[in-house]
Amino acid sequence: MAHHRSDVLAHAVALLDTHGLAALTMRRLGAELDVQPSAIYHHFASKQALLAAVADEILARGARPREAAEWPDRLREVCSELRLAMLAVTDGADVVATVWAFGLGAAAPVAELEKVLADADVPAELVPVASRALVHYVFGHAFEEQTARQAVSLGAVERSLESLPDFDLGLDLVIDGLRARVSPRPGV
Amino acid sequence: MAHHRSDVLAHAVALLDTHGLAALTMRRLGAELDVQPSAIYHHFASKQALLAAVADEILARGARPREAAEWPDRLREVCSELRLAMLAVTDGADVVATVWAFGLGAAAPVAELEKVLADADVPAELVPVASRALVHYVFGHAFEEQTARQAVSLGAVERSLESLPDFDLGLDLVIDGLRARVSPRPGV
DNA sequence: ACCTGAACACCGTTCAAGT
DNA sequence: ACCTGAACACCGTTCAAGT
Repeated sequence: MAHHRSDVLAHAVALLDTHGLAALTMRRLGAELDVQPSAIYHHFASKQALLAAVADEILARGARPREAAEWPDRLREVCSELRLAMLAVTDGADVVATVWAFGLGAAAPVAELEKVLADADVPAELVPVASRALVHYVFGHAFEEQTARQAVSLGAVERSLESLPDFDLGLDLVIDGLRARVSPRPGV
Repeated sequence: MAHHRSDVLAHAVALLDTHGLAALTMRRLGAELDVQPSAIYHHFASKQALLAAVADEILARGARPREAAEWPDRLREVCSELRLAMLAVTDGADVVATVWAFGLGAAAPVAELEKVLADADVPAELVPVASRALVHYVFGHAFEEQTARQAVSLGAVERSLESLPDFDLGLDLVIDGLRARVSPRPGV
């Protein structure tokens, strides 16, 4: 009785983490809060809005300090934080990527990537393309990794967790493509 | 009366294209075929299996000839075909990306990318990473582009279709990253 | 081989009404 | 401000039984 928006959100993230996205249901969340499903609509306009808040909460929980000075390392920091934040919660990559795709949230990391790219000498017309290429890579890789891990932990698949493609390897691929467009010659 | 699997699949793709993924429902598809929803389970084990078949059909319809001789252009061909195939059907990118994420289908384009990469002199340990980076980029970009286009055509948003990031620009970013690992010096 | 009919166990969302 | 109760309009899936 007398829940706040933050209570509902915290319970939603907990429900997601313990039972997965399929269990994150308005009705089940209501039951978890000892409340009718319709009561949740007093705090969130729709399930999509709830999921957007959950995604932002996942990203906020994964916040880590920025230390690098050079832009390639800063890109690596932001992408790594994004990846680890999503992996830290069951189905986190699914939720964040879905919310982002629908344009409802998860905008903070993309904005940060764009800022790092703009601070470097990346040509202005390349900034949105590059930040999206990075984000799509991180989302896609994290989603696949998380799906594979969870399939293994469920015993559905016994093999091939070792053969997951290395995250940093692919990231460097994109970063090197960028580097070529920032300083064609080293030391300039 | 007496539908074949291919009839059901064709109707499913038609339903998807005309009314979108949300309308692609076992019950609605049954109505379209003048059949009970349960009848569909005689042709497809589950909705996931149906969606996997739909995804493969979308990709098969988008098949185009291969003409390029150099590997970077071959990569561009495969990625472009993949993108256009998904964009050709309403919510096509959503369906293909989802099916791929669940490991149920859409494996053909990735296999083809890996083959092109292996035929080039890309180091073996980079092939899976690179093909995934490419695929994630194509899926992410196509999904965003399609979502934006459909939002515009629905009148939900009036602006900013022009500001979509250019597909080839981002693709070249990844390809250039690859090129640096294949031939460090031009002409070798 | 292909389908019906009926049921099971769910969904998101709305809305008048209560405290 | 926060919630109830009840309804509306749906879902995917199973399964015995029919032709």
